[in-house]
Order: sequence, then structure tokens, then C-alpha cells
Amino acid sequence: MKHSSSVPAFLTKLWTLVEDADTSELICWSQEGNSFLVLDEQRFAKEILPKFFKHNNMASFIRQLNMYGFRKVMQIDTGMVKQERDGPVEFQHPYFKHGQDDLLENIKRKVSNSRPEDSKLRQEDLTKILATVQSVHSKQESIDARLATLKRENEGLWREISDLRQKHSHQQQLIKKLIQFIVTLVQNNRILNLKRKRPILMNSNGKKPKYIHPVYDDKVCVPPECV
Amino acid sequence: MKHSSSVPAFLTKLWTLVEDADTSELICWSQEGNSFLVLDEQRFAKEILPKFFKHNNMASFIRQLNMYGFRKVMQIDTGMVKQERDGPVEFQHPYFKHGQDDLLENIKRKVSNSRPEDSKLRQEDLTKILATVQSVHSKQESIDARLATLKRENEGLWREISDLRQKHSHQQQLIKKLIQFIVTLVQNNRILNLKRKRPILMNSNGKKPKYIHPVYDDKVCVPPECV
DNA sequence: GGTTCTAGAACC
DNA sequence: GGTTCTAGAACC
Repeated sequence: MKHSSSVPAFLTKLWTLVEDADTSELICWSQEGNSFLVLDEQRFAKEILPKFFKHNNMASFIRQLNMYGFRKVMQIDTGMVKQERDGPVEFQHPYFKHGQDDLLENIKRKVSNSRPEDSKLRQEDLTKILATVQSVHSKQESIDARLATLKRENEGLWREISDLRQKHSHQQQLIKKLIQFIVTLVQNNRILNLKRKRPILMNSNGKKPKYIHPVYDDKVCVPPECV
Repeated sequence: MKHSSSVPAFLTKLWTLVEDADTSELICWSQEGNSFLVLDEQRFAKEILPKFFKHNNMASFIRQLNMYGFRKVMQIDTGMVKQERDGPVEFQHPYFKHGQDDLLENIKRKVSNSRPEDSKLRQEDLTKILATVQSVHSKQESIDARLATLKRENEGLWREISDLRQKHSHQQQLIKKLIQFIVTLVQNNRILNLKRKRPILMNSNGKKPKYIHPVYDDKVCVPPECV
């Protein structure tokens, strides 16, 4: 009958109480041995409880039972008129069984759940979540603004590029015309110079002068990577 | 002694119970009349309660008292040894006073707080918050990506503009040189033509030909809004 | 971990 | 709104 020292006092006292034949008229095992009965609540509270605990209140006894996971067994309501004004009170726990005191150590007192901590943690969590949401929200607004700025800048850049390309194209045409004009001019000069033997534009080998060359060189005027 | 119909049955029954001289040995007003005493808890529960309520449990009675805001009055522990094993039970409510039944209507049953709803609402709130956070988060990622794309595009555009401006500048220089060349050419021709009286480049009024005009017209080649 | 007062929750 | 069982919280 020695219980492990890990079994709380309440459980060993309860076990003793239920086992004790001297008090079996007030508290005892049920027929099946898987629950116990308090036969006279009032006498049990006033006569038995103070012998084992620091009080004589049924409420305190029941509070402890619930604290250890005991459940009240509801009395099956037989169709009969309520014969006894106060039926026995019956409590049950899966590890509180007649003849199996080795199971007692499996009964655990419900942790006080560190309720204050728990409550604080939930509050802190909520506070953190709210702070995060607000932070993310303001960040998003800032990014939105930056995005709008970039978008406007981008549009401006596209317009400028379009402009520049157009200008480039116009310049190309102009350069082409200028060169055509020069060619015409030179041809005319050539005709004239046929008599004078004094060429103006052409080199001695008859090719175009060097500084005009880039005009027709696409690699210089319109690099592929920019088209 | 008729109470407003808005006063719950429990309060009128309790008032009657405490007033009734027939039960004054079990329940009565305190000396000061601002609280009531249950002198013998056990007899009160078994003999009086069932006459007024559907039970004979002190616990149920106390639950109702607490539900209506009554508070237990702790017995001042006089230095004496506990004379009576069970002192009287005393309860008090600011609106439950001897001779002032008109105050009863101020006593309100604590609302069941719509606990299931409340619990559900908190859960729903948390779920909503989480959904919002996730939505905002994914949105943020999408915007981040778009921002990066725009930024890259922007850099590309700046490079292209730089290129185009450089090209434009080169073309301008080329055009300038071409025109200088033409001017030189024309001057040479002019000298030659002084003898022939046959101008090639100049119009009859001595101005530059029309199709060259744009070359020096900044409004056409380099619109101010693009510089 | 034990005791007490009060409240939550389910069911009626 | 009433009754019952169980749990929270404070205090010891």
C-alpha cells in the first residue's frame, strides 16, 4: 500500500478514505470498483473531511477532485419518482480503481497552466502581430510611392528616347542629303576640273576623304546594343 | 412589497427569504442591514432552499448570488480560538439592503457575455489578421519584384539615353563639319564662278537653300524639352 | 500543492 | 433566466 512519493497527498488520502472500512457508510468504492461514492454528503463533509484535510467543505473537496481530473458520474434517472431526496455523489477517474493503487501515479494535477504567463503571451503575441502589420503596411505605402515615382521617371525616359531616336533619324537623313549634295557638288567640280586638272575633294587615289567615312559606318552611329 | 416586474425571480425570492421572520434562525439580515447571513448552511440548504428553488444545493445558491454580483463577506478572524466550527455565511450587495427593496431593480444578472460568440469572434479576428498579413506579405513581394524590374529597365533607359545623346552630339559635330566643308566648297566654287557667273549652291537672293535650314534650327533638332 | 471565492460553460 | 459541473484566480 506504499505509494510512490510522486503521488500527491490528496490522492493517497482519498485512496485511504475510500478503502477504509470504518468510513464505508459515508464513502466507498462503487459496485464495479471504477468509481467511488459519497453516500451522505453532509455528514461526510462535517465528520470525515476535517480528519484528512484542512477544511470541512464539500466544495473544496470537489474542487480538488476536478483539479485532479475526476469527473462526477451523473446518476441514471430511473423512471421512478425520486426515491431518495439526495442520491449519492459519485466521482470517477480512469486511473482511480479499486485494487489498482499502482495506477495512482498516473493521475496528474492539472497544471495551473501558468495562466498569467499564458494570458500575457497571447497579449504580447497580438501586440507583436499588430505592430508587424502596421510596419508592413507603412513599408508598403513607401514602396508604392517609390514605385509611382519610378514609373513616372520611366515614362519620361521612354519619351526622351523616342524623341532622341526621332532626332537621330532626322539627323541621319540630313547627313545623307548633305553628303548627296556634296557628291553632286564634287561631281560638278570634277567636270569643271577636268579642264583645270585641280581636284578639290578627292584624294590622289580617288577615294572619299577620311573624315567623312564615319557617316556610313553604322557601327559608329547606331551601335547594335542601342537599337 | 410588490417589486417591479423587471426584478428577476431570484432576487425577489431572496429578499422574501431574508425578510421572513419564520426562517430568521437560518437566514436573516445582518446587524447593519447591508448584508445577509446564513446561520446554518446545512439546514438552510436542505430545509429552506427547496421551498423556494428547484434544488437544495448550497453551491447552486451561491452560484446565483455570484451571478447577481453578491460577494461573500469574509469573517474577521478575531484572535480567539475558532469558537464555532462553522461560522455563518455572509453575503453582500450594494443594492441589497434591509428596508430598501426599491434598490433591487439596480441589481443586474451578469450577462452571459455571449461567450461562444466572443470566443468565435476572437478566433475569427485572429484568422482575419493572419489572412491579411499573408495577403499584404505576398503583395509586398510582388511589388518588390516589380520594383526591381522597373529599376533595371530604368537603368537600361538611362544608358540608352546617354548613348543617344552622345550619338546626337557626334552627328551634330559631323553635320557642322559637313556644312563647313560645303561652305568651303561653295566659296571655292564662288571664286571659280566669279568668272563664269553660274552659282551652284546659292539661291538668287544669296541665302542658304531651304533643305539645309533645319541643321541650324535648334527647335527642330534639339527641342528644349529633351535637353 | 491546498483552500476558497468567483466565473465559464453547457444544459435545461 | 436557473441549475449543475468544472475551471480560473488569488491567497496561503
